[in-house]
Amino acid sequence: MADFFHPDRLQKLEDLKTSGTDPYPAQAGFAPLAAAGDGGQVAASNSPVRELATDILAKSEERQGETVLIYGRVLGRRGYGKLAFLDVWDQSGRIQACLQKDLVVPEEFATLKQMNLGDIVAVEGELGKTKVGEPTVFGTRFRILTKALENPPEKFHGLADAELRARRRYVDLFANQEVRDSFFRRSAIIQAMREVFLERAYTEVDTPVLHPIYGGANAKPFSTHHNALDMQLFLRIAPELYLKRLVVGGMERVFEFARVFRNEGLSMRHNPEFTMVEFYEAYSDVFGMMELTEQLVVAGARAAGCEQEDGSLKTTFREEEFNLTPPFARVSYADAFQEHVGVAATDREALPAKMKEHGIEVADDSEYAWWKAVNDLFENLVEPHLRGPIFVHDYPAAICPLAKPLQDAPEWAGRFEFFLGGMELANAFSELNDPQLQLAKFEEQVVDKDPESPNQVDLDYVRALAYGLPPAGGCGIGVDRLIMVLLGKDTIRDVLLFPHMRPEKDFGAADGEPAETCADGE
RNA sequence: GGGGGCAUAACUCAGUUGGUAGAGUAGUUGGCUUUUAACCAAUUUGUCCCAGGUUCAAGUCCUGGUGCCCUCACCA
Repeated sequence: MADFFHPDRLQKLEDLKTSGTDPYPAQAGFAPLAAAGDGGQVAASNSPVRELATDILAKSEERQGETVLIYGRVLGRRGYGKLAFLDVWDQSGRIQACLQKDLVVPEEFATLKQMNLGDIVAVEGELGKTKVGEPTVFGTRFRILTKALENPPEKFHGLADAELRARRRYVDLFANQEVRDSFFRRSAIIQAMREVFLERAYTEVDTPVLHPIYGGANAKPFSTHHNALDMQLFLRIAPELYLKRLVVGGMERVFEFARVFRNEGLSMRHNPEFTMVEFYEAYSDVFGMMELTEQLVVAGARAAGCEQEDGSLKTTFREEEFNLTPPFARVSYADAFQEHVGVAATDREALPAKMKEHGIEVADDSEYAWWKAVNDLFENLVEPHLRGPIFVHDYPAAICPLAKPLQDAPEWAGRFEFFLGGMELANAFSELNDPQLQLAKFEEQVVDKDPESPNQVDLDYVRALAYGLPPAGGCGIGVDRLIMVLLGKDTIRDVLLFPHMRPEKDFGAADGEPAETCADGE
């Protein structure tokens, strides 16, 4: 690792030090110039405040001649010996700086020689225009704020390798403004959704990530161990059961942007940790959740910039255009099933033939197994047609252990799934609040020994229901997938800052050496 | 887990029927006071993913491995 850093850059670092310049100064600004013989003194109070590139450019016409201060990373340089143009990039974008030998403080101009592309600099100077009319900061002060020891990517093609882009996201972010923008938009989408909740008097909460019993979804969990209590714990696969406990407690409207963890494969739409927003509202139901989900998607779409000139909301995802202008379509599970399978979902005479046709087997003679097979048909034959945005409502009760059966048709339960872009984006229930029925359903799940089913009955949750959960609607939205569609990103990796990857050799965690050496400590 | 593809300089990529490693960018040196993928001249940099094998000779062919991408399966 001796040659880890680039020797050329190390040399310049040394040159800076020997010339008395700190390559990593603690403060970013410019110190006032010492009173020199020629009287070029600048008082600290006259020093301008740092501004973002795009803010300066937005008003560059009116502000000609003003002194401005910019900070940023130099990603382009065109030098002329006694003159250099720099492309200075900050969070907002690019602005050009021009350093002329006869304008810049001489010892500061000299440090330009120690600057490489990728270094982070400060330029203070007068805002003006070049001969071709580009707004430019004509520097009088110049300072390297951080000496970079790694080369930035090739300036025209940038960082193209998908693996490197994800592994070194920090490079991807500064080298590619589009990438940076899409993550700012991700944040804006989430903020817009949060505001929808807050306007409706929802409370944002945080519930445990470490669960002694995993539940609220069907998925394989990550397992860990708590030393002091000597107990097994699981990273949550869903926050659902804790959020509903809060509703029992009288927090009638709660939401959580919850990182959840599922120990399953990776794909273009799966990451082992991802973000769900779950929300619960007392005295609402699955149709109330439908309305709110629609509002959330619309708010997210606006924040993502999907709004067209005619006021409609559109996005293009995987080369397919989706119209997100409300209201979204709604169809019942039974109707959709009938339409695309050609047989009623309740037709126990005709369905076995259909199942056989598609290689679907009923695992055993339980109700759950039967309806699971029916639902496999639905997934294979119906879901591909659900381009969305569309709500499918009223699901078979047997496959919905947390949803309340319909009063006049108990084979069906108050549940919807929301489809968009060929993906399941949301799942909502009229929450099951009958403690006895809930207990029975939990016990069935535990008996079936499915590794994805809860490991044991969450009796405390049943007890919470026994205290009384008001009628309520609840919903979970896959935030990352929604953002994929809204931003038109094909893979979940493009909307996750640090998607899961195998550790890089020599860089990642324990390369064959287990870090399990701190059992007593910490 | 199955199938297909890719892996060459810090970055983007060439590399012929197997013949001893290339370009552009970045870096270095010099020139240049209005460029913007600046330009001109010179110049440095390689575990050709790893380990075997075939061969007089392997970046190239073969086998195995690793990583990544695509795709299918899995993922209510």
